[in-house]
Amino acid sequence: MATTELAVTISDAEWRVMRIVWTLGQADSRTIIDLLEQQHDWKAPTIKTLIGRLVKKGALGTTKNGRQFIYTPLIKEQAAMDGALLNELDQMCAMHRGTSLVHVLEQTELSKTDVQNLIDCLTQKLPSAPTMVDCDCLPDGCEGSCDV
Amino acid sequence: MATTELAVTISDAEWRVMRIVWTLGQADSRTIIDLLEQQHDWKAPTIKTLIGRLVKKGALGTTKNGRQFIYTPLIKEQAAMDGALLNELDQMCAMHRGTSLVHVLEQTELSKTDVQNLIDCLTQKLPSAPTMVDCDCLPDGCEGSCDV
DNA sequence: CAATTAAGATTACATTTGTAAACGAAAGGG
DNA sequence: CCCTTTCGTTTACAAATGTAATCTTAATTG
Repeated sequence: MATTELAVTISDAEWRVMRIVWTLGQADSRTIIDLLEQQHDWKAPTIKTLIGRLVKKGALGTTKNGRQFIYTPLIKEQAAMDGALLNELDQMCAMHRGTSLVHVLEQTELSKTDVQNLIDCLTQKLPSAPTMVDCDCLPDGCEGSCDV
Repeated sequence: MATTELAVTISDAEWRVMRIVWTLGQADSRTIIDLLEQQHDWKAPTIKTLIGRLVKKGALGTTKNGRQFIYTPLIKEQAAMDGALLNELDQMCAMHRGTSLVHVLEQTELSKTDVQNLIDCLTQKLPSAPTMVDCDCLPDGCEGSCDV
């Protein structure tokens, strides 16, 4: 792996904009603004600001189309999702990640295919899974007696 | 459910402090500062600020112990973890959450017990799982042709 | 062609966050 | 009892974020 991916950070509000563009594949500002004004009570200038920031961040690319722009995603939705979740998980105690994932799965609606894929993935991990994952909250490692 | 939980928001840096207190069960500022100065190159005042903010936010409670304080977690670690992950997931396209979770599980070290719990949870969900989960990125719902 | 509209750019401003210095009071050492 | 260390509090300040008004310019319309 040579490419040092700078991993664009997308804020919550910006995420809304990206979802529109990801879903449509591409969109001009009018479309983005119309759709988002429906979903939130954001004013048009707010949405313009978000679009502008996303372009500056390199999350959206632009193609001139007459007087306006067509925006396209420069980062993949799935990659952004994976990255955001892994980032979040990474900052949490390693020992408790598993339990948290159980809770997350319990509360997330998943298709049969997803569930099956998850089971397959886990079944494959099972043999090589360690007996326990240590807490990594303290410089040395804690004694597993974390108060949860 | 009557209690309207305001769901304290913990920032990344604050999360580090909470992990120390969660792991130790309780701690005075000296302990927190010593441990965090080892893990990061934060100055003591920085850590004091974070502690102060967490107390103000209601994430840490204080008990006077002579001239200093003993800090205790007022929110549960597991609940905070679950909440943070679910929040993150919630802002993403419902249709792609499953795939993302597969990726997350693949890249997360899990104990045998965790893996087994996850499999059990999923096995239980399988029968009632819908054939597909629709995209919820557009006001109406997209046509599933999202460009991932 | 003038007036209005719409698109993108510039500016604005409060809040949160990361990061830290400075300060005031209390406690302990000598 | 004074000096120093240590706590907790106050203040500081830049960057990111949420939220939006204003401005400039080009295009549309009568």
